[in-house]
Amino acid sequence: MKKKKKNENSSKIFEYHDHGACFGDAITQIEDYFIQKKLQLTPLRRKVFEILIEDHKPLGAYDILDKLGEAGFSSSPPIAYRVLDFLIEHGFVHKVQGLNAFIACSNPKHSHFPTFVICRKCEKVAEVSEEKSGLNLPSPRITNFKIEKTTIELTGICSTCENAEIR
Amino acid sequence: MKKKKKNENSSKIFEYHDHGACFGDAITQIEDYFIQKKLQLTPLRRKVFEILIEDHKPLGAYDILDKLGEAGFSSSPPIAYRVLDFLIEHGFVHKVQGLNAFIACSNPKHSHFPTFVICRKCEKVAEVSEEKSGLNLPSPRITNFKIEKTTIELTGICSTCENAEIR
DNA sequence: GTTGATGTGTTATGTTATAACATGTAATGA
DNA sequence: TCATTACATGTTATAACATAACACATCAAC
Repeated sequence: MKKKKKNENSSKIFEYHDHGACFGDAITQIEDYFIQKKLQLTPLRRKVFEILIEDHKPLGAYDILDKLGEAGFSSSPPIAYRVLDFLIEHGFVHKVQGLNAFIACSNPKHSHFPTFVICRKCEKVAEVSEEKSGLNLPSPRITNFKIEKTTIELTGICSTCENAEIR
Repeated sequence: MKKKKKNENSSKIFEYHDHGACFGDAITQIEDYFIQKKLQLTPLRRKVFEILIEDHKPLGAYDILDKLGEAGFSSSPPIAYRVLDFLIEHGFVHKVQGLNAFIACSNPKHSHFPTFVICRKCEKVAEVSEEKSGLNLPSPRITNFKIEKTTIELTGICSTCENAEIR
């Protein structure tokens, strides 16, 4: 998981974490959650989540379907979409609208209103939890409206790519 | 279809404006902008913008294509997408990602980083400029990243619909 | 009058997502 | 025990959204 680190002079939001630990934690978290909520963490659901958490970057539904196929599961579209919807509903997966892609949640315990920061060049995506993004919700100025879901995506260029860029 | 009604005691962000004036202002604004930037406000571009500003709600690309067809323009997909891209680039149209739809900008002079508030029930969409949304950008906490574009969409239920809802 | 920039037209195809219906399995309880 | 229900998955077909690639026209500039 995200280890709070002393701030360096480098790109904080894209910095690396201990992915082995992240993977294990995530599996444990989802198992616990499913038990607690009496939900079925079926082989298919588990596999979809593992696919997403494995390299921890956004994948299209059809990419996921391909990987499901390779793993011996059915790979017709509804299979993926149904499971993704289910995992999204329970906060373990987010959809990145700007990429029509899906990504494992970095911290299902906390990030109900995550912000995604997307580099248009290297296509890295960072999930920033609401406490850290400075984009706090709900806004005091939006009244008479109950926010149920947010899509907050910041697209641009990370400093690494910007330094490399000519154009 | 959805019939727009006079505002009652409801939701501030969805409140009505003088749409006749809005329409005229918008056309004037786009004309001025195009002259100033030496761009061509061709019949096709003007028509697409008029279609969008006419009822001022999000329309899918294929809805726009249908209306173009009715108006005697070509209605093959690239026609719409090209013009929409162009208008988006110049800030007169936004894409609402959550609906795969396009909407005329409420205020091209100011809203470079707009927030959209979307009622999932009545499907009304309000554009809130960054000054008013409380979601000010760029965040002081996101460093080493240059934000070029934002997608901020708040989906939920407006008070009018909530009051009417059972479930 | 050729060149290059721009705008539109057209065909074909690619990509993303859902509807509708069928099957399997396990728990519930009459 | 057997119907009922709830849930998960499988399958076919199609809908909805978007772009690639190429053709043609106009017009200003050289």
